[in-house]
Amino acid sequence: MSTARAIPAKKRQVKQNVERREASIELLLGAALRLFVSQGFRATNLEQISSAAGLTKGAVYFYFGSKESVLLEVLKRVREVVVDRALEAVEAAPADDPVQRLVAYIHYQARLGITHRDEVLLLILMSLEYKERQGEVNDFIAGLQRKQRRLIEGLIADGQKAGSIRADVPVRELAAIVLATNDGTFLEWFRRSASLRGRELTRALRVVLLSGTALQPR
Amino acid sequence: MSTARAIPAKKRQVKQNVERREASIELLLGAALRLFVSQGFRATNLEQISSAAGLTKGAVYFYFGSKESVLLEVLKRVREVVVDRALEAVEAAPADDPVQRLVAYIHYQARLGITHRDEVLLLILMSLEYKERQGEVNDFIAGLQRKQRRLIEGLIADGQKAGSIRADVPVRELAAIVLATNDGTFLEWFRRSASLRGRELTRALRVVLLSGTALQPR
Amino acid sequence: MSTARAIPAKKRQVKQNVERREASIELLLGAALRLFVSQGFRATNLEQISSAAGLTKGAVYFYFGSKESVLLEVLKRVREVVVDRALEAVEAAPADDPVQRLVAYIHYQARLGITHRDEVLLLILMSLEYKERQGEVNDFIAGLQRKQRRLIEGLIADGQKAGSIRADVPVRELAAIVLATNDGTFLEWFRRSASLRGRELTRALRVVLLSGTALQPR
Amino acid sequence: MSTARAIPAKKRQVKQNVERREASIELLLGAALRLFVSQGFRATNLEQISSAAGLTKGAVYFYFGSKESVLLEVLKRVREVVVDRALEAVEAAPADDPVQRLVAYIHYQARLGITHRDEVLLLILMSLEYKERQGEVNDFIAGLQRKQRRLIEGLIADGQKAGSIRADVPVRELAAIVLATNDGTFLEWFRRSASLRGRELTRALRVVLLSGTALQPR
DNA sequence: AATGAATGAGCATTCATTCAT
DNA sequence: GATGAATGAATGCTCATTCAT
Repeated sequence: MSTARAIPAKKRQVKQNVERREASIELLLGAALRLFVSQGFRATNLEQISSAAGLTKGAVYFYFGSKESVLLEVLKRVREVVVDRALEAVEAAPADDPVQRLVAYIHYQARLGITHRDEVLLLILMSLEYKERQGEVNDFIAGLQRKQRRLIEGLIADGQKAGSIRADVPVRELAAIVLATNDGTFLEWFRRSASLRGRELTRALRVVLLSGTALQPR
Repeated sequence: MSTARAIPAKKRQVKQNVERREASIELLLGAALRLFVSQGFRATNLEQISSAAGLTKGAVYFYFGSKESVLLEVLKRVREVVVDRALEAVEAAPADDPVQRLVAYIHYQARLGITHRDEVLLLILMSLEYKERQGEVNDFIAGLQRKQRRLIEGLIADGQKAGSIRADVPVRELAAIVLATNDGTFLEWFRRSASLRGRELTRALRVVLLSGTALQPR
Repeated sequence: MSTARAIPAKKRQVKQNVERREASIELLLGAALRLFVSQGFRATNLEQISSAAGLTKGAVYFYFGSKESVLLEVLKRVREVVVDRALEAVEAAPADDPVQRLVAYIHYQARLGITHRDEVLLLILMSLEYKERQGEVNDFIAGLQRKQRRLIEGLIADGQKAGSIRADVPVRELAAIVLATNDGTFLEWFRRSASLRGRELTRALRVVLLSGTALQPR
Repeated sequence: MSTARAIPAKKRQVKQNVERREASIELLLGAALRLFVSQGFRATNLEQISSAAGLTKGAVYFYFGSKESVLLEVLKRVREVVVDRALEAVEAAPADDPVQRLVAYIHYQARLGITHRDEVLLLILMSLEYKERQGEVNDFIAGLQRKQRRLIEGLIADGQKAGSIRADVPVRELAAIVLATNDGTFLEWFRRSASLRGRELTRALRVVLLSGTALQPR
């Protein structure tokens, strides 16, 4: 207690509490992510989430206050990985080559599908399950999708101006097809995970999208 | 039906009952289709379905026996329109021109999206919501999707052999992308119905898919 | 079925349903009244109410839709007995003799305390338990109390004008004392039912109130 | 305590702890009193109490051990002010004039209603909310009320013997009316605090009670 | 002296399902 | 052909209480 090596009791406790807190939150959010993706939000109950994390329902309420807040919290982490970093990946590509940037986006998504499958899927699935209901979750998802949409629409508009992306289709709809193809491919993979090879699938996706949008296919 | 002469009271009664029966079933299935699409299966309760049809919950049990059977019955009607007729549409195109046949498929889907939006969406949405859960519904959906998949895979294999569809991507994955793009586009349209123009969107879909798959884009 | 004596099956069923419905509602509201009075609203759960009525929780929801609605429904019946009929009792007394009318009111309340103890108490107790919370229940209770207050204030104002009720105390506060004494007496009786004799108590109440308010005590 | 000279560090610490302890207890009991009165015991949770005192739920358990003990502790303070001092106030009046003593009681209560509104109300409200439930709290409240009752019954019996208080009503019931009127008036004031003037109300109470009980009204 | 994490029992409410008529 | 009454299991949420620190 009086030695310099020892951490004062209070400090140690605080440290332990912080760690414990973070560990519990991590476990709960991880379990929630997995369960929401595989069963859907409504079909997942708090008992499943908490027991998968080795805790009880009460713990979920201690940390999050409601089932919906759990989803919101999971979605916040998803945003970081799925939306924010995708933007960074695009920014890293040459600013004057829209097709390169589109390729960067598609690449990032493909990699993400392998490293963060559940995160990508959650966003897509919740945007469908939460459609009609309004509230914070819906707003949050809508915000994310707007961001994604703007990114792609910007790329395509630039490419059309530069003459490297087909201009016989309006920006908005072309962007919608790109996003839809991405999401659709993830869902297809999700629905029949066993029978599709990830590597081949993402290659097919890339090839089709580029041939379908860029003027000189690569 | 066409005679003006009297039908015996009993017969008339029976006839009326049959008609009434069919009308009630029609109303219930129609309401169920609409509600399942807009809210999801779990989020829709029997009270909503039956009251939307001007009946009571009991009637649903009288006709269908369970909530899941209602879904199954709706799906059976959906199959007819979405899968069986798509096959016919493809058959109507020249057997020796796979690209033509693919175009026929894409066209049919696009038209369907406008005339039978809910039917198309139901199939996609239920395939996601009912994943994981097994049983009759899941089997039925899996069957439908297998049929669709085989149709497209057949077309693509033929086209690759004939040299009119790109062969640098395996059949299975290329077909998956085609289906995924289709479904993804419907979902995207569903999510943001207001901001996308159906006509432009389906044109964009067709153009991208053809440029992305066929060797000589049309 | 074809005889005139027999009630057609449908009619009979309807009749039976109506009876069954009314009987169940009666049982549930009766149980609720008793329990709310003896334990309070919050401290009473739906399991207690429904099982006291020989039914299950679900039945409560079938008929009322929420716990609060049960209370509201009970209160509506209470209003009839405690407020509406009290008004009638007062109206039955000579219009030109306010003291007589006040006596009629006090008498009616005293009788009510014996024949409808729980109804009287419910109103008083809920007005306390529901105080801070706002909503339909609170509004309803406030409405009842306003009606009671106006009745007594009217009597007293008339009496003061006629010179038969003391005028050295403002109407509003004198009326408040009359009502408060009434309610307070019921509560006192409720708290220590064993040790007070109803007959003597109500006599004491009448005597004190009259001597305390009227100029020439009777 | 009164010396300006240094207190040893340890002692000072102890002193500070004692003060802090007492301050925390004071804050908690004060918050509890306010909340129990305005919302009721059941409707108040420990989170509300502790956070209103700037502490956490754990602190409540540290000091009191249970929610019920908090109430008990609050009630003990209430007894002092509401019962013990009322007795002293009565004792201060001439022993040979029961009406004077009754007046002293009523006066004390009226003053109390203004200076210690919540304390007075708590006792009344808890005696209603805790009815039926048995245990320490109930016993404690019953004891307090017995004491009050005996005080008033004694006064009235003396007055009846001395001929200054009406004898046409039995002691027990007359005392009950006096107490009931007192409590009822507080509750009425509590229910509609906005619309009653405290000064006028207590005057009305005094006047009515005296005219209603004493033989020669003052 | 007090906190933060966590529990577990209790509760209002929802909803698919049953059944007599 | 269809209804209305009623059930029972499931579920999100609240909250008093425990405990290590």
